[in-house]
Amino acid sequence: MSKISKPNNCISCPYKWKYLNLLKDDDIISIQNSCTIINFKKGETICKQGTDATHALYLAKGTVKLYIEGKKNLILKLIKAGEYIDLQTLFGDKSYKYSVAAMDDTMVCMINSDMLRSLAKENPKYLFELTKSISNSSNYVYKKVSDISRKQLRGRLADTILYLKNEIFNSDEFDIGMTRKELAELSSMSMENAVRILSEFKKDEILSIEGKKFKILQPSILQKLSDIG
Amino acid sequence: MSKISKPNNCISCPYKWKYLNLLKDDDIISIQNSCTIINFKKGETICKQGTDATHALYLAKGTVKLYIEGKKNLILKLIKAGEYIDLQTLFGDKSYKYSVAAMDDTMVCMINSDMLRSLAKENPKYLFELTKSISNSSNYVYKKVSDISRKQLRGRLADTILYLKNEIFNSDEFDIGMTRKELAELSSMSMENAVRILSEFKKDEILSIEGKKFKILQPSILQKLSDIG
DNA sequence: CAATATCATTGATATTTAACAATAAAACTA
DNA sequence: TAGTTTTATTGTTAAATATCAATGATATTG
Repeated sequence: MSKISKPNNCISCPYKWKYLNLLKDDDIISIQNSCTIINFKKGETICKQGTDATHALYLAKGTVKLYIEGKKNLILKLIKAGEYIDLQTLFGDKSYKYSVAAMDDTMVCMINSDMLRSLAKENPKYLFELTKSISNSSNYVYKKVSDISRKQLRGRLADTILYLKNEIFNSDEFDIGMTRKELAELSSMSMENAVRILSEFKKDEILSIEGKKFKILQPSILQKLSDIG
Repeated sequence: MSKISKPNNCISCPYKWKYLNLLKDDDIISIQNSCTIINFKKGETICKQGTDATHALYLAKGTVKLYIEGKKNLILKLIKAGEYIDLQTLFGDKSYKYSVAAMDDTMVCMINSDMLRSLAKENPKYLFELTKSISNSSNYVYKKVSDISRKQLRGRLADTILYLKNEIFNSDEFDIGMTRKELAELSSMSMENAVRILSEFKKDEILSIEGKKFKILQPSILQKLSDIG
């Protein structure tokens, strides 16, 4: 199960948010005192769609998936360490519009929402960075909805592989760290179709696949598939 | 063509944003001096996907559609008077991720981005409201992407009709003010299928349709269709 | 007001995608 | 390590959806 603890020193924490020091030291201490650190193991749920947010979630270590639940799940994005998992629930409607689960062992700092909001109100520079972050994450979803609604299977799977390459692993070679089902949920398609298209990509030597180890052999073709849709 | 003018008095303007007065009068005057008012006619483009934003766009009068262009367009939402059309481009990446066009005769206030950003930085209460607005509009898109990826034709069209009822016209009876093609683009489907399903709804007496005049006869069935997906 | 263009409607057909099914491979567990 | 469950793969079939085509209705324009 998830392990709970308290932070020692946020100011000198190596995992702190890069804009944390826009706050005064006193304010950082307030955050530290209100903060609870929770360690999650792979697969554990960090927050649940439909419930109300009482804390802001900062991802200090690990990677999580943010997904919308239903008959079939849709993974909207992966979030890497160093970012707030969810900010629009802090400033907008309080109920989570999605669930979040750990993709590997993660460390999450939970900060009381009311406290963080009032700190933000008094520290416009900090708030400004939070707002930039929400804006860019919003832009990402706009792109996602457009891709999903317009592209078909091949284009969508190419999108996902390029996303892993460019945004998550920053490399042409990586262990996807997820099942085929999750890869499909990230591409909004059935698992069988994801597997089938992966086989095609392999046969066409666009990709080399060894279980969960992917190596992109022809990124330009993937890009073209993504562009064509 | 679009008609350009300057504002007389933002402070007493009946169309002003409801949180404008969180700014000091001096700041409002700064906005007023930098502001250009543009009147658009139905169909005219207000901003174009791919270009860089130099101004924040406030919709004082009229209704606009925000849509992503491609081989087929996807209308993400309609925006009514009294809201900023676009805020994430003010705080996030500067390039428009979508186009915006007038659905009827509209009045748009264009405010220099740099100026508004620096005002926001010095007026946390104002910035806070902008952030709330971005957050909620982001939440809307999360719902949209989930609906589009999961529901099928009937569910999606029911969504759209309920959206018009609840969010746009606040009535069971309204003139949709758009073509069947736009209705389809708002529901992410082909125009023919939108028409076909409308005919079904009419036959099943869920809806009464007279050209562009819709009357919802059985909202509960629409809701059920939306829920089933 | 006739001519023209746009929009709406319906049917037929083709394409895309998911669901189902059977088996193989891999990972986990006692 | 044998047994069990989960995950991956491929083929087959069914369902969902888009496209094409033909026609009628409505709006627009000179």
